[in-house]
Amino acid sequence: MKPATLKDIAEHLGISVTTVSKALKDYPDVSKKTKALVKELAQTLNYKPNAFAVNLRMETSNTIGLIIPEIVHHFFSSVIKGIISQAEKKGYLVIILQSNESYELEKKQIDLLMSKRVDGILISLANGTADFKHLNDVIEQGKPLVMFDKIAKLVNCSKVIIDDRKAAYNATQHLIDTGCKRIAHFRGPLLPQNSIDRFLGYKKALEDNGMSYDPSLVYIFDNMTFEVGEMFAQKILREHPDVDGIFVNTDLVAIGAITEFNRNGVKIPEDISIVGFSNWFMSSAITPSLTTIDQPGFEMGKMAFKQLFKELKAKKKKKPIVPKIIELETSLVKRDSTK
Amino acid sequence: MKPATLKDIAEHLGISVTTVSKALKDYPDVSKKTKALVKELAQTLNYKPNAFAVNLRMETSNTIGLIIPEIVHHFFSSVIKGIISQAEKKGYLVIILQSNESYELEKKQIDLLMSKRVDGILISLANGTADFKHLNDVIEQGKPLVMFDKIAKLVNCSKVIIDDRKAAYNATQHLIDTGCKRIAHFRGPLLPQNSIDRFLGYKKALEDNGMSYDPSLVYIFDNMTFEVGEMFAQKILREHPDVDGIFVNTDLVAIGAITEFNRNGVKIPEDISIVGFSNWFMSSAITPSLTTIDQPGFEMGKMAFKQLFKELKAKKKKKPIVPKIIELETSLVKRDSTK
DNA sequence: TACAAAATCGAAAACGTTTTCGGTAAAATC
DNA sequence: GATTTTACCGAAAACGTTTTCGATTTTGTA
Repeated sequence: MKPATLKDIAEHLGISVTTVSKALKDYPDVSKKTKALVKELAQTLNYKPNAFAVNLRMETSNTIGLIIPEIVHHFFSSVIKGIISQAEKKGYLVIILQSNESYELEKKQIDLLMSKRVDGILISLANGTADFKHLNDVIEQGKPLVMFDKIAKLVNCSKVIIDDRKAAYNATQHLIDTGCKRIAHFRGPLLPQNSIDRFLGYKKALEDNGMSYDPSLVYIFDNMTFEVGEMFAQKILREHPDVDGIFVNTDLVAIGAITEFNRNGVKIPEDISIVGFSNWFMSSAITPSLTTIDQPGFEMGKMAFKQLFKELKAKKKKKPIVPKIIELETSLVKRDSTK
Repeated sequence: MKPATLKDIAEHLGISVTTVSKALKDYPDVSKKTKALVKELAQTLNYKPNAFAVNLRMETSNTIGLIIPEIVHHFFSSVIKGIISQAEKKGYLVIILQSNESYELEKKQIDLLMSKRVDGILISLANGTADFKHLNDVIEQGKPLVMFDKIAKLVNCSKVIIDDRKAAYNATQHLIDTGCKRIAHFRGPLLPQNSIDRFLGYKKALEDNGMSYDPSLVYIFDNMTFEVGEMFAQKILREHPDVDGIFVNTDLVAIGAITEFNRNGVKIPEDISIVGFSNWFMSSAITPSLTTIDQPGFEMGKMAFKQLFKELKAKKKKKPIVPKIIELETSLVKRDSTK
């Protein structure tokens, strides 16, 4: 009960494999009559081309690889959805790997994808990734590579990002505009570019408004969890009771902080104003609802695939790949956690 | 600059392709000396077997397909993570497709995966799936298939599930035990089995406790969103002000309801007690925190892949596949939304 | 030295497809 | 009726691997 092959159809019809193949692909040098016969038999035998053979012959599989630091995460799963939806439209399949924020794993996974000969790779870097050889290898081998969200500026490939610096600047400016005088920042790990950029935006906004930058008001977390938010909120109350505004690197941590402040009777936004980042849908549900930066995950995924697709097409036509930086718009969503 | 092949190595060393292939796989009929030479050259040429050729020859790709109704969802993304983590350990890659709760799309995607000749398929059904031909076709073709969470009882394949009926029964019983006299139920769509089972558990608990079942207290939603929760909460206040307990099919909707009740000054759990389902991590963060049923998503993903892996191994050894039902334990997590 | 046994190697087929290129038959042209 | 054109078809190579089976060489034994 093996699946039918071209050979089966050919023997059934007493013609050659070549003609069958061409008939199914509507080559002009096959008569209408033969085409009809072949197509009909293919239908009844439920013929499906053997993808393995096609891959080998065409040196392509219409499959791309996606490496992402963490799947269980609203922003990232939105990106995945964007990627898959777009890939499906263009007839591509997506193999997903999770780096778990580990550089070592990320490197292995790149190797794995290369050895599986995916047509291209989409990646959002692990926090710990500081060496980029594995990525440059991919590019050197002529395989299209597009980075998104957590990128490395030094790698010469296409990137889909937001202007983290500007967005963070706007978030901080909003705190200042609504009267905050002493603004803390809960930030992510030292390495990833967007964590750095958001911090720089925060700092710049302070400086542009003549407010002194105080390093002791910057709290650094390694993994963004709800609990970290609770913990940092406690720390703020203990160490800096004069703080009246916080710009938090990511909504989940901000919501942890809000919960902890609520628990301690701290009034938001009267006592402390908070701005998050990402516009996780839960941010509108929490009390008080969270003012935040809207970061378009689904759109980012779509764009990342679209760019990769362009490069895949360019490669097929033996045209050179020109890296492109795509910057998506963000916006400040004002809610009840700021005045 | 094409990647090296066995032929390249063979020519370099003046030996046959056969010997090179066998040397790399440590066949006993290749001398140690030759093996050493081959392996060294393979190393320096950075030889990687052409996966396409291996796939064709071995009729297997060490790749499985995963069809899931919705990716941006805490429970499902946890399942995905469980599947991928386990698959990676066994050297399998996972292609993910999203059915978007559409039966039509689900059918197409099954076809796509079959034509791509994945080694096996994992699936959680779309809500609308009532016809199972596409699934039975997969089984008939001898391709391992494992269903999880949203399953079809009538399809004869392995399944990884929880006892939705029992869990719902326990949830409802908890409401009764804490003094609720009139208990509503927010349930999911009519078709999927777990939606049915949770409803049946709710009903059975009422009956076992001598409480009459009132159909007007059952609210049905099509897509589980935060907003549905808000809407149903309003409805309850309008239509059934005497309700003092609600068992909600899923946490997200429950949290929507809690938010709406908070907004209207309804006290939880004093006026209305609420029990959710899933133990979404946000449930512990909301105020009041949500009593709910813990549903082990990551574990479910792991188990689903493990079962599929067993069947893949059985198939390789030409042994028959024996469908197995794996039931995971759930537990009631008591929090502040019930007395 | 002769012979059996063990060690080592390679030719060739197979997986199923795509595509080039040459060949034959039918139709069109003169 | 001879020749050119067009329509249609198929042989064969190629993609890179795995594996069977037979051949050759080396080693061991008497």
